[in-house]
Amino acid sequence: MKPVLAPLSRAFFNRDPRRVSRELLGKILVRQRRTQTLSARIVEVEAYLGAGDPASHTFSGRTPRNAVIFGPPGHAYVYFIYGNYYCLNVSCLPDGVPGGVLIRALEPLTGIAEMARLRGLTLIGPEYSTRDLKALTSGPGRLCQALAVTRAEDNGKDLTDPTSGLYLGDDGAPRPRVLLTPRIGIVKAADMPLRYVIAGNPFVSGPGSQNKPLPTFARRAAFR
DNA sequence: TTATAGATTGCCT
DNA sequence: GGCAATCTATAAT
Repeated sequence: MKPVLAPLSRAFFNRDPRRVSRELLGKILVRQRRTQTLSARIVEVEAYLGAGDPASHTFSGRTPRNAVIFGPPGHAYVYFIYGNYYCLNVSCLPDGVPGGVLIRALEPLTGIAEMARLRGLTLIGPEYSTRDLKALTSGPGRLCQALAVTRAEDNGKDLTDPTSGLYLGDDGAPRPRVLLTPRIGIVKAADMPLRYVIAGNPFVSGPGSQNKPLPTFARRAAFR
């Protein structure tokens, strides 16, 4: 079966996580299920650097859990958090060098009814409100539920391979305007501006106060 | 072997 | 706006 979208290349991910973060905005995450295709546009991500980033899971070295982040670029690092949720990252940089991007929010495109079912919600279609769609994929734990992403099933998957059932593609949408903010939900390095959102997009997570522009000096440091 | 903190969410007041 | 739920990788003992 031919992929609907052109997959992103290995080279795309073989770069600094900050660059990958910025360029991932607007791209499409595709989940191929038995009978249908779930897809959604990436509207919010966070960069996690290796050494030098205390908030990164790789900060204190390689462990069995974070091995994927140390591996080759373009692979899925899925971890379990707070006893309830999974979070999905993409590995960046060459084999042996840590660094990745956490996918934090999506805009649902296709397979919306199935996403709702996976989230345990009932949506009344065929027209969906922005509010309903937000409840599906606005947040790293939510989007993993909506796309049935689990550690057992998806950790280590090659996200440049359309036949893997989970991959990242480009639909040719124009590059969006990008907003930078501090990352969400962390204690260490809480002020580093490494969260990237599509400016003004209604599907990003968090209250509006977390989605305001940073001063230019902070942006210079974060844009690579 | 035991303790602890956590890249979250949803329900409560 | 506050906080409990719930599990596990990793650190500490």
